[in-house]
Amino acid sequence: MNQLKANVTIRDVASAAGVSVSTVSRVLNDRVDVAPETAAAVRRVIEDLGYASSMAARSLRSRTTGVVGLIVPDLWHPFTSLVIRGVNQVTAQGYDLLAYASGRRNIQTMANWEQQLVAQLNGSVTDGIIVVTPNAETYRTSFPVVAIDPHQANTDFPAVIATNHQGVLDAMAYLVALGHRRIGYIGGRSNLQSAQRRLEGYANGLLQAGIFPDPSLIVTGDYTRSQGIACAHQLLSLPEPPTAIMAASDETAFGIYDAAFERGLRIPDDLSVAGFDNTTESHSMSPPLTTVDQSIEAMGALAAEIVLKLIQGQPLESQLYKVPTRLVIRQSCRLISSQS
Amino acid sequence: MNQLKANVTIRDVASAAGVSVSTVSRVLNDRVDVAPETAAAVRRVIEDLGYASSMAARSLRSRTTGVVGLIVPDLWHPFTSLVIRGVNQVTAQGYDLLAYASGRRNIQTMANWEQQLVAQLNGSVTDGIIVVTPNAETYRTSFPVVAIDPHQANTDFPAVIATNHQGVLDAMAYLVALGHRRIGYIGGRSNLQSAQRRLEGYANGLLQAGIFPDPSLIVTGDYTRSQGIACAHQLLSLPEPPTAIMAASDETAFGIYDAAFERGLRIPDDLSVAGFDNTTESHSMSPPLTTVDQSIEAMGALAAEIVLKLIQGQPLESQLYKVPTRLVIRQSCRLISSQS
DNA sequence: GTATACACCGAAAACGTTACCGGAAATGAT
DNA sequence: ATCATTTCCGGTAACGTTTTCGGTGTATAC
Repeated sequence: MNQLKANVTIRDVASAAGVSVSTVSRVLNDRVDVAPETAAAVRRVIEDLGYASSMAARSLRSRTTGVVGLIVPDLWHPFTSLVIRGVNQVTAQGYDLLAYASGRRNIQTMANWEQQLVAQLNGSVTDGIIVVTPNAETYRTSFPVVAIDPHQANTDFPAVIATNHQGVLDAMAYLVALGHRRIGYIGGRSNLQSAQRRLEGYANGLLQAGIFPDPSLIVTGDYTRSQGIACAHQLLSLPEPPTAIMAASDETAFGIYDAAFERGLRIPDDLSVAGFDNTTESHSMSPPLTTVDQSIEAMGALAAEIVLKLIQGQPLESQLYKVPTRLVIRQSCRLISSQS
Repeated sequence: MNQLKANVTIRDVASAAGVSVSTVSRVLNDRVDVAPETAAAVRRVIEDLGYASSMAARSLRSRTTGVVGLIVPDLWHPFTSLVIRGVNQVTAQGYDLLAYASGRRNIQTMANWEQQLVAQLNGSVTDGIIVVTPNAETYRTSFPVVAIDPHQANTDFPAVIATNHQGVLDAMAYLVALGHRRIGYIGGRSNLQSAQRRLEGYANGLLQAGIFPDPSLIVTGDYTRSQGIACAHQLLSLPEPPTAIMAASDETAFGIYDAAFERGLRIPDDLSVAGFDNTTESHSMSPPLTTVDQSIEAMGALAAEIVLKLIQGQPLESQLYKVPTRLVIRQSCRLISSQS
């Protein structure tokens, strides 16, 4: 019996149960005005036929799906995983979660592919959408959309970001307090808003310690481990190499670990390293990485709360939500003698 | 201009362009029988209005979406992430990927919630579905469905599994070759097919070495780190504790690390540990974990290939695809003197 | 000049569901 | 016994697309 027939529609259920499609629909939506025994009979038929209503048709007609969409650049990146985890904690109560990554080249290459995807899911599959790290130009929509860590600051929909500037500032204060004076920096792609803010945090951290930033100590990576290796080598090849390196992401910091290993440098004895993200891997590295926790999970959860509010038509207090960062001190930074 | 209006339908585009909806539809689907200048005009209007066709309506009518669905128990588990990664490699060429996790309690508690979800996505949102670790009872469907690591063996749709038995067998042979005789085992939930197979691999590995399994050395966890800790403590509290522990998952093995640390035991000096999964974390542990690689990524990719074949109506060679495991030897196991 | 082919386009019918309206029993009040 | 009210249910029109069919007009062939 429990068999999934090719295409069993509400009409099949209706005729099998000897009622009209309207009645079946009423049963499906738990309406009140249907006799208990009729409802039970219909439910039995539904069970027998293995019927499940077509999401497409339902949403086409009633414009509500009970699904929250998540548009991500890729589905396997650690950042994405953490966001999903946070979002899921909130949406788990009554909403389904649907993560969407486009693989289509023609979409990927468009400037505003997120807009395309939003429009695609909009109203047809989801009730609201969370976009992760959108780099789209500003556009407005009446559809519930929330951004996490947008590349540009001035989006037309609410956004959740971390206090990138303050986070790096904290880490820099810590390194300075340990006695470091020559501190290198490996940044992210400079077209990202977050990368920009972190760089400012680095520069301001130095300035607050009375150190003027040395341009040769600042290199630009792209948040990846492989670029981290290359950039670290560049810094460590300097005539006067840094005693500490601030990395704009954990992945980059891992690259620094690799480069240090290749050069026979020990962390933290010969080189101090600080990261940014507090990924799960960061605390199982050896030595465990001192890093800035931006609680991506909390950002995801917050974004989910916002989008649910939007869906339910509740007003928002703000357009920009900041999630505080937190310096997690582990064993990758060393106190150095102040013999500069 | 680039503004996303509330609800702009194909009809709006048609009237704005001065053509019929049919023509707009033709342009959208790149049909040939439309005059070039008409097509250009329509396209311009589409761009101006920021129109995007409703996925629901489209799939409702044409029953093809260009989307592959992935139904997972949760979206943040490392296993899931790896599967997604593998799937994405294949689907990236021309298909969108949509990962779906249900948060709804009423669905979660049903025995066959996967069936519900399959039916829900079926024909309305996706062209084919990959189900990860389904524990559903067997049911058949004419819709393209592929399972990864199903809990039961006899599913009615094609399945991709790892050679769980052989994998543990290899690891056991390695441990035995290192001189271990008292080898503990921490398994997974026994209602999982994979857990069952791994346990058999453990037992057979011992038997092949002429060792009769000691029931007190076999405990059952649930693949989680926390249970791993508890089970490890149980094993290590034995009057004659094992010199090595085979864990049925990497997460469990991490738990053994934790328990060993709490007891002041050093790995591998005082205790050898082997895992199963080869998660990304496993090689950044200290010491790096010797584990069985089941290349979850490859399983995901294979499942994706199968589902694409199914979608395109190609015949399948088999109903059961096995992905070989591979023992990854790192530094968590030690040669012991054979003074047993 | 008529017939035939072709290129292009519009009208209308689906797809599966829900919302709305109205009607038939059944129940209660007088 | 009649009327009003409630309870339940069926018919029908949407929702926004794609698809099928057929109908113009124009070019080509005789």
